[in-house]
Amino acid sequence: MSSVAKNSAAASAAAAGPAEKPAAKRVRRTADEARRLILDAAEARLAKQGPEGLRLQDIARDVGISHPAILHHFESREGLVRALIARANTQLRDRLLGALGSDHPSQDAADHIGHVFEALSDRGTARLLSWLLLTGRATEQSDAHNVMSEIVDVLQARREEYSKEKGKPAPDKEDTLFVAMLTANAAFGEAIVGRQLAEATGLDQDGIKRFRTWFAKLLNDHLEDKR
Amino acid sequence: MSSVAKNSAAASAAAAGPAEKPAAKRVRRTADEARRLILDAAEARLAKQGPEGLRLQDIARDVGISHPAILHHFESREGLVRALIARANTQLRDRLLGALGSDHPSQDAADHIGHVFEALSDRGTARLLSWLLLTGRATEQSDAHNVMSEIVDVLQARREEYSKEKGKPAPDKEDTLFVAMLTANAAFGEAIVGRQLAEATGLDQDGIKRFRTWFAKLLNDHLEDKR
DNA sequence: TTTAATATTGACAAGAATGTCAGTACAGAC
DNA sequence: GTCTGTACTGACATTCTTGTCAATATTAAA
Repeated sequence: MSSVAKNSAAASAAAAGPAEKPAAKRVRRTADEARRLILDAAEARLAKQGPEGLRLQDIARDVGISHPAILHHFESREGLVRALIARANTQLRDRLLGALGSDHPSQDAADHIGHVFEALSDRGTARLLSWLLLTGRATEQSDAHNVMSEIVDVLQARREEYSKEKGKPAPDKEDTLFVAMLTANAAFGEAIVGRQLAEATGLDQDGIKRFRTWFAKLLNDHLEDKR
Repeated sequence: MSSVAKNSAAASAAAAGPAEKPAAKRVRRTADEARRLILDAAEARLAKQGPEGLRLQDIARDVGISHPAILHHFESREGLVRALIARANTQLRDRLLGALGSDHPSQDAADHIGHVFEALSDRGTARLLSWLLLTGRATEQSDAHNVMSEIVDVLQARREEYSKEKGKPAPDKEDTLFVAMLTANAAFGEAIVGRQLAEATGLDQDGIKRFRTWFAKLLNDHLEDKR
């Protein structure tokens, strides 16, 4: 990781110094690549150390560049944060809708719930989003709005299709919304307090898995009943 | 509760100068009172503006004192944060265990869940605790550990008592743990993403209430089944 | 009233963080 | 090879924030 630059020698060395510093060639990336690396590093720091760990100097060191380079690509620290939000939002959206998509036509709630929890755990996405929600930065972001609505729509369509097959009455849309909402709340909650609660109650990794299965079954039973 | 100071007493002016600064009488509180006011202000800022809003100068201004006064009472900013954590922890514990206590011998999950959600919403307790969990400050605090265990124990005792009355088999303890865990996760999640999700799906205040009722019923059905 | 304790303050110190700027070095176009 | 655009850097400026300190004011005890 420690790709130190240290290019003080410069021209002065000329042909003199034995092997001071081979004038470490300055690395030059494409703008997109640089932005990606910076966002990755910022994300990692955020996931590990929380909001206070998001300092330009630190991120720059992680990437192996100077901190003005970050300013160059994102204008300001706020710009970086906004870019972080935007990327997390679209990534989350893609994963969630992808999981519900035609590739996995599973009717089983357990699968869906597993995907939701994993998508939010991955790379600390939930922690990142939680932080920005706590700081009140998400109000401007209307992206999040659509995601939830889209998902509820997809789920509702599934349920209606399914109940038609079975010749049962169509499920209430609000019920579907509540199922999605509970799942979202629980997943976010687990991302934040999960580890603590697990430790507090002596639940190991396997126990957490059992909890998720238990939760999925709870919802499944509910869905079957309602259908 | 807005015990604003603002004591521009003119007394000192006597008959002297053209009322430069009437030497605003300095307010002196007891140490406990001062600590309480400071913690209240800090809590309010944290709930409203998130972690970044926790600056000594701002808190001091809210209380109507100078920022060194805060340092005097809490040693350092970290000391203030720790005091905040400790108070939130004990308050939460008291409210939760109080709600489950003998005063309200309700067997109805709806009541309990309502209490949990309210206790965490109140004064932004969940947001406060979430923030400190995100910043990794809670690892040292073993208080939280006990709370969850205590609650699970109380709940389990209730269920066993209840099932004995009905002559049913005793419930699995892990099931009780999972119920408590889901409730905690959901409550924390709602405290953070609840507002956003509600807006995104066009759910008004009343809708949120319906959601909680729906959730309580879901758990109630489960508990009845298991019992 | 005098005294002791301490809550409180203004001024200052030290450090950290973001942001600016002029210049440098690398890549592709010509 | 030369030129041009721009990713990148080091040094500096600025602002903000916590923390220190000596001094002051207020309350309660003596």
